[in-house]
Amino acid sequence: MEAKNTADTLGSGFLSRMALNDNKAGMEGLDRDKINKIIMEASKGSKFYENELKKEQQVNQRIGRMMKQAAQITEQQLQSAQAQVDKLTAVLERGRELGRVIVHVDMDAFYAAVEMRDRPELKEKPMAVGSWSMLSTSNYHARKFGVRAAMPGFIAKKLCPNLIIAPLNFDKYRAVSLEVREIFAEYDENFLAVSLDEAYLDVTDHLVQRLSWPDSMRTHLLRSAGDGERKESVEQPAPDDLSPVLFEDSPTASASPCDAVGAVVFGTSAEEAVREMRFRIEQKTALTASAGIAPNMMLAKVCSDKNKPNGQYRIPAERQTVMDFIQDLPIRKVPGIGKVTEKMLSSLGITTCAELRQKGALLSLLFSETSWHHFLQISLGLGSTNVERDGERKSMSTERTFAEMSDAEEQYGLCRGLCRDLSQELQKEGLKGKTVTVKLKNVNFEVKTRALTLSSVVSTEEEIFAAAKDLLKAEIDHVSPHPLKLRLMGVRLSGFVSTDDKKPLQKSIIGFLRTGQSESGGATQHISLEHGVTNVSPEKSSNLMHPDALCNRPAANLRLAEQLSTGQTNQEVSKPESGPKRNPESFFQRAHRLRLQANQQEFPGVSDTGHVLLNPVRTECFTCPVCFREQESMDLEMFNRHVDKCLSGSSNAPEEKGGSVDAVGDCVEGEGSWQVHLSNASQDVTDQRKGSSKPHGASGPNSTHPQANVDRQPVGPAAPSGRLFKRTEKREPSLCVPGPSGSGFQDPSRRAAASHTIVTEAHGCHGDDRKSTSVGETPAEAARLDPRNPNLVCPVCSVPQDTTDLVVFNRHVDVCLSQGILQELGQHVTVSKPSNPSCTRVKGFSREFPRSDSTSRASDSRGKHKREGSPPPPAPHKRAKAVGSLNTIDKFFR
DNA sequence: GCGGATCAG
DNA sequence: ATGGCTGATCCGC
Repeated sequence: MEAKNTADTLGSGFLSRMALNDNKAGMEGLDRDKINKIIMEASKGSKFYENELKKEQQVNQRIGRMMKQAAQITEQQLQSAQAQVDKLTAVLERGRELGRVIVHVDMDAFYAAVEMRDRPELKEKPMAVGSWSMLSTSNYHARKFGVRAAMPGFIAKKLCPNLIIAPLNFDKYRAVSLEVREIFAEYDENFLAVSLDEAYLDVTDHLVQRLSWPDSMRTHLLRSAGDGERKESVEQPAPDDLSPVLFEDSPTASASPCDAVGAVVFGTSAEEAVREMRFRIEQKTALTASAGIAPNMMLAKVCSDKNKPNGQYRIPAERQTVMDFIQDLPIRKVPGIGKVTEKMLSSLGITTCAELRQKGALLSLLFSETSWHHFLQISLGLGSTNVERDGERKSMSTERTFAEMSDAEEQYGLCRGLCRDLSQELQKEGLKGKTVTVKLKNVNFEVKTRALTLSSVVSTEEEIFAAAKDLLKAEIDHVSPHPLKLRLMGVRLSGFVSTDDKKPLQKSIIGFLRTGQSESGGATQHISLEHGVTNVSPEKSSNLMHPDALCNRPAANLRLAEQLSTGQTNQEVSKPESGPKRNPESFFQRAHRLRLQANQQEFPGVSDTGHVLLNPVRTECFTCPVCFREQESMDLEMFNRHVDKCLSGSSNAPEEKGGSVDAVGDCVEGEGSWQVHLSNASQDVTDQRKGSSKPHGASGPNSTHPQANVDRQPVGPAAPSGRLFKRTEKREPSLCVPGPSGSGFQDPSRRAAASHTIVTEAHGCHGDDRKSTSVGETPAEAARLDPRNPNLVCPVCSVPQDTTDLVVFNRHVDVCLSQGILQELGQHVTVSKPSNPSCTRVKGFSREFPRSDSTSRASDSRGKHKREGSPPPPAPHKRAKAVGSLNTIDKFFR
């Protein structure tokens, strides 16, 4: 295929990755060439720039390979690919969901706006928030000069010598964010906060209720003029210096009748509701927000950008309107498509969504399945309608940049400090993980990561450092006698047990106590799964415990291909609620329903005012399902920790396992429990060799790999064979550095033995390793629940049950539990709204940069409108695009 | 499981 | 004075 390389659209010879990114709002109509020239002059010659250059060349080579591949595609291949694309298109089209009203709200230049609000002298001046080395955001004055987020302050100063750089005040932003979120909650109590200044809401239900509201409930007071003092209450202060960035089309202006007294009445439409929301935000915080209203998250996000700042845009829920909107939309505007993906697609002649659609067949031949599926969905204007946070966290890390550091001892010291920090944060969340990763960036900005997976979970400073130190040592040894010249070091822990065998129970308890929704498998299944199914690995059994499995859902990763082959449509799988009921109402569902009903009774005014009150200070009261003691004034994390303790038995019997302690200590200290780690000697050599900045070889093995169709569907001729040739593995199990004691195990068999010791020990704790892992119940608990034990004792009423039939027994427990729950309901009605957005966690060293804020519903289980068969989490093309943490693509397409 | 890369905020 | 931090995911080994 021809697909001319449309060169770079960013301008002559500029690094596309360095040049000004005018994607952001406020960048229209400025002198790009001049700005780029300044940026280049300030950058040229720097180590950073050299590295960017190198990276860009790698991207270019990648594009080169892709183009070469494209050139070999035959007409026939293209045709059959087109057929495939058409088929999938039809399926996706059938599953198109237009019934939800999704809103994306984005505060305008958030940090900068807050600073301007609080320091009026900054209002009319170009300013940015951040530091000399990095800016977080800038105000609109500064943007005219090309000053933008993620730009170092010293460069910005060259663009705009008068720029004022204000330091970050995270505490303040968090506080403001909280105020805003209180408003969000009134439109969707389960809103999804993606960062301090951004959120998604599903306002469908709100809009229905809103229809029956009297005007009075849609009326909001304008702040009266007067004292400059800003109050938290909705009324008072001055309208004129209200907002640091007061734009003409502020919600007030376009709102319906605005009587002279200072009250504004809003209508019942989606637009009016959102205008009202923005109005209230501005009244409350003196800051403006922009919003997008659309049938799905992807579109809503794009829309919120459309009339920014201080504007909103809606795409009506009609297929044709959506398609019209999408046509000319530059793909770069789509969340998840970054500069690399943009460049790759651009080289195929694709810059708009219409072109993306048009070249679907080609893309299906050039990109991975997940990638082209993702592209196809974008081009159809599809996205997730499920405003829901992803599951639990998968990793935690801390890293720090510093002045060049070459001294090994100093590096070890720093490493330990990082481990200490990380450990503290881990313990705050009660997390333990198995994989320790060290990240190093040398003074040339080259980044390396080295990981080690242990056989048991760790969380303490010493444990983590034991692994990190050796990873670091391996790198130091590698370049010796030269020193490692570092500018950044980081430590990450992943492989949390939470997702494996510890959390499932926790999760079901949380879900149960909170909403009960996704845990629809019910108590019965719960018990039988945990104790009846013995022949599964911990991993499998944990999968079973996953809500997806319990609900009998095809899970989020149902592949489109399967749908294709079964002819199943999204519609069918995505709305289990509307179809025939798969399961009778489970215990959890029932409990949830009852709780909701109780809720209504206790607060009959709720739906009348439409105001869901946030009670951040409410003390929640849970009953531990293990010890049955009521746990008061704890938050959920604490509660979970308590339950964990109870489950592990350590609550009443502090660990005194005798020998096991020694064994564990030994393994961790002496790395005996580590898996044998392969260090890629050859690769490292390649890395080091690049001293002679030869661009070509730098791309490594990739360039030697005819990586043609390896990961694609069997389309091309090369498909089945996979790689054409295979490098002989030169990797040696470099038996790592000795442990701290200097007596590291060198003998693999001994490692294995040690490792095994751990495992059996762990299992041995529970007497029966078949069921020990996923539940971790106390021996007493295990005995009680063991189906082979004729004397089943109800864990609720403690009365022995005269049956060995688990079904019968479970039914009894259900009854007992629901009685308990009903009593609970009488006392603590609102367990279901536990998330307190205020408890943002702060970690690491000095925090100067925007961080995703994982609070709001990190553990907020939310089951409404589950879409079951939606396409898999979309994905980037081969090693190209990817997804942001909190703003991951799959949110848009699940 | 590892390591490099991309993306988001 | 001089180019960040956190988390997630994908791809190819």
